[in-house]
Amino acid sequence: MKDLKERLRNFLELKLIEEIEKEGKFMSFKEGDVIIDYNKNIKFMPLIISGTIRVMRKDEEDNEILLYYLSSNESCAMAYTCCMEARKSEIKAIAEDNVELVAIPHEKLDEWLTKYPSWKSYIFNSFTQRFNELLRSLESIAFHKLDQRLIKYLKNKSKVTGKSAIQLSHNQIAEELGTSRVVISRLLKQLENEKKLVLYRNEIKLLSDF
Amino acid sequence: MKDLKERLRNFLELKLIEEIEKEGKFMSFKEGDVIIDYNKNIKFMPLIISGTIRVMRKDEEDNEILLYYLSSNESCAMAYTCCMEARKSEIKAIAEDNVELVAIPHEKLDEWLTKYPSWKSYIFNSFTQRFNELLRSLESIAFHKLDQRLIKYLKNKSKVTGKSAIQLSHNQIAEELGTSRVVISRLLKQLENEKKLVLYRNEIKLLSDF
DNA sequence: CTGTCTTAGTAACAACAGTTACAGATGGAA
DNA sequence: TTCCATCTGTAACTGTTGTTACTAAGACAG
Repeated sequence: MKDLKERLRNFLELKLIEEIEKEGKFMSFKEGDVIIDYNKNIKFMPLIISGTIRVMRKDEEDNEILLYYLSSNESCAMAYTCCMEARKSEIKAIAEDNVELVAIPHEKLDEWLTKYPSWKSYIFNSFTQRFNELLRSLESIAFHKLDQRLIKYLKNKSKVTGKSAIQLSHNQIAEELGTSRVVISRLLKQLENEKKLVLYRNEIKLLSDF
Repeated sequence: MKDLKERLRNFLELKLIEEIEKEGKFMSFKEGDVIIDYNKNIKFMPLIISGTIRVMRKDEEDNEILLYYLSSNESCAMAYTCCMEARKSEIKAIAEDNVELVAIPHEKLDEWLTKYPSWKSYIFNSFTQRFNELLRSLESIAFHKLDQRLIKYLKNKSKVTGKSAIQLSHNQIAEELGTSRVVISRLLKQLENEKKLVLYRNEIKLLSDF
């Protein structure tokens, strides 16, 4: 917790950090836990201390797609707008690994906005970041072919975990990219033939010239 | 201008409206005018009085795509985050028809946020709206086939113009949907065969069971 | 009227992604 | 060990989209 305080100190004022400690609720989740689910009321905004959260979106026909990831110091702009308006969640947030976060109650969100300039800029930065992530997702889906998206996905996975070996089944990948297992298997095999990676059961090892 | 004042009165406080009149710069654009272009510095946020603005996005390979439309009383959240950070524009805004707007200088944006609660909620509502539009675009592209997207596009066009006859060439439609003319022609012809519309030169007339 | 530009229709083809079906591999539980 | 669930590989096929190429109809200036 000491560590957290120091880290927040980089972009939030001291008084605000004290308030966060006082008002915020510390929560922790295990890998795979559902932090926010569809159609639930959102009563807090998460400020992530450690770990990674995957944010997904589902449409009317239950097609699900990956929106973006959130990690340390980030927070979910979508959650913000939702809980300011007391709306039901249109997104689902899942813990990618073990996640610690501070849940900020929604009454405070608004109050702090006028009270603390650093909170205001933090929130606006979050918005901007999320906008950009969404735009990037949009571009990715609109313009890039599936193989490019897959490569990008694997690169990102490897970056956030810090490992070149990715522990995922083809099925899991397919679900996140919104396609089917067979398609992913096909593309992965192709990449293996190009010597960019090696396939094992439940594991993909990225090679140097990936 | 009197009309504007009354309309803003619905969701902004009086003092703020007076400030907007004092500080904002009234601007008008003709159909096709570029209001904001890529890589330009954004020095103001537009608050739209009348008309419709089309917001586009281009990626590295010059693929362009329609993000959303803005109309009366709306404003561009993207512009907001851009000019708060004095960044270059990553979007392009084009006047769909004759557009009148009030340009709010970026120094005021931040100031009003703490000063006027109604401004704060207005801005946050804008963000939420834009988020939702983006998510809808994303869904549309990710999950819906081109024919569905085309139908949606035509419906929307007809709604904002208030006419069942749409004055556009196949080429223009293709560009906005990020595809090629031939493809649009093919789909339109298909829809014509299904008696959903009638095709003319530079015009598409939607029929009753569209 | 002639030439030219824009717009639209159409055919043929290639590329890509999604689907179905099946077979074999792996690993854990009983 | 056997059984079973999960994971992976592969083939064959389909539908959608994008591309190229060509034709023809309107619009309009000179």
